Amino acid sequence: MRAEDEPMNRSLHAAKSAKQDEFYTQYGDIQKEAEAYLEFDADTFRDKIVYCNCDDPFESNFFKYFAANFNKLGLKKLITTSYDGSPIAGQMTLFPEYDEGNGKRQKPKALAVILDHVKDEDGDGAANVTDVEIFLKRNKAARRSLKGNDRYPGGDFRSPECVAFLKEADIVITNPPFSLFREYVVQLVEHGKKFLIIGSKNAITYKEIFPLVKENKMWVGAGFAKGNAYFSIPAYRVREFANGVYDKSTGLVKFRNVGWFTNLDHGRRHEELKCMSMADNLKFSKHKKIKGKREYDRYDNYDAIEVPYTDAIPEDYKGAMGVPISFLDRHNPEQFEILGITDRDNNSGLKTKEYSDADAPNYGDLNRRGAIRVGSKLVSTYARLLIRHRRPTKGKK
DNA sequence: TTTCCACCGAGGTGCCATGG
DNA sequence: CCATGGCACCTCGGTGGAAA
Repeated sequence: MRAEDEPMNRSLHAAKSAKQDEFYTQYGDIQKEAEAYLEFDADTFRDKIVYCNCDDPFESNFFKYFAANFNKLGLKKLITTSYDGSPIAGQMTLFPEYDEGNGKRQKPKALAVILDHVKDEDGDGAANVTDVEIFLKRNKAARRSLKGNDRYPGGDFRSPECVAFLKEADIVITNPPFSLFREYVVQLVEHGKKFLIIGSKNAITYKEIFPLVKENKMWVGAGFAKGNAYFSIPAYRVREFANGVYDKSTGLVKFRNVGWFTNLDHGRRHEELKCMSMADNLKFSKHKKIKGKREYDRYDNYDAIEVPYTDAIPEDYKGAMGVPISFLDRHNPEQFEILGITDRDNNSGLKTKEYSDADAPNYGDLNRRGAIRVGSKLVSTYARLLIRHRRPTKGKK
């Protein structure tokens, strides 16, 4: 392969095949997300059994956050399960049986850690993480090794032991392996659980995931700051990343289009999204793709207009509009209805035609997505959500 | 006041693995 | 063999502060 032919997504495929799904969520990101729900409902976690699986309690900030805030949140129980055998690299000393006493630690076995209370163990007047540490040292019953079965190793979310924990839980909170995201969500939905998990924003387009979003059974959370997510990786996992993705000084890997998915309610999804009128958009839009045009593009194969930026959504259009999937970051279900997606999903009733090779050589791509006529050519857009105002202000069309 | 440039926000893909 | 699914990333345009 010539250098200039090097596909831009080389590293993407490399990551896919390597299946290195080991990225640790930062404490501050977990805290910030949890607080978005508490702000909306201070009792979001009260009397609840919170289960953090697919996790590593030796490193996990999920465990640290919910253990440290156990009483403040009013938790009933905190369960954490870990996979078998990742080397210990961090500073946690909560599990003394793995501490060899000389600063080195043994390789841990898959483990469940169960906390049903956090109280002042050392008599210093406060109940905090130090007390959790003491409690775990004193109570071996709070830790249970996980054996798995013939099919799944100990700690795997599909193993019988972990499914039993899942059944007991009220809310599942974690950063699951992205490569198993579909399967993971299907399991949560099957068991009817509340959840708060991290995933790729592209998951919105997955055929298992999109129907949940459309039916308002799952939505995006409060999100990471500035649309970027930074996860840490253990030193032994450091590898080649694209330029600017990995920061050696902080040990953080930067991702775009990663977000929280949840079925817990929060305030932002009840905020009105400010829209402009169709005329204003055309007049003032800062967006090159729209500026200078007399009208919004209309898809050649969907009964909808193309709105390439969330900012450019008109308030006075009554029909279906195609918007980027990042629209969900600002979606208010009382304001908008999600009708479908232009990604091989043909259930919206808005698709008006199927192309054949007689129409264009790239008819497969055109049929997959919304197509726009540019001069004599048909061009496909990226996956668009097809939405409609529940109460358009004027109602043209 | 104009130019520059570093940073940041957010919309976007061609290709390969898979399975009927 | 060909139709289909989906990718823990990339690229580029916009912006705002610094420099001149």
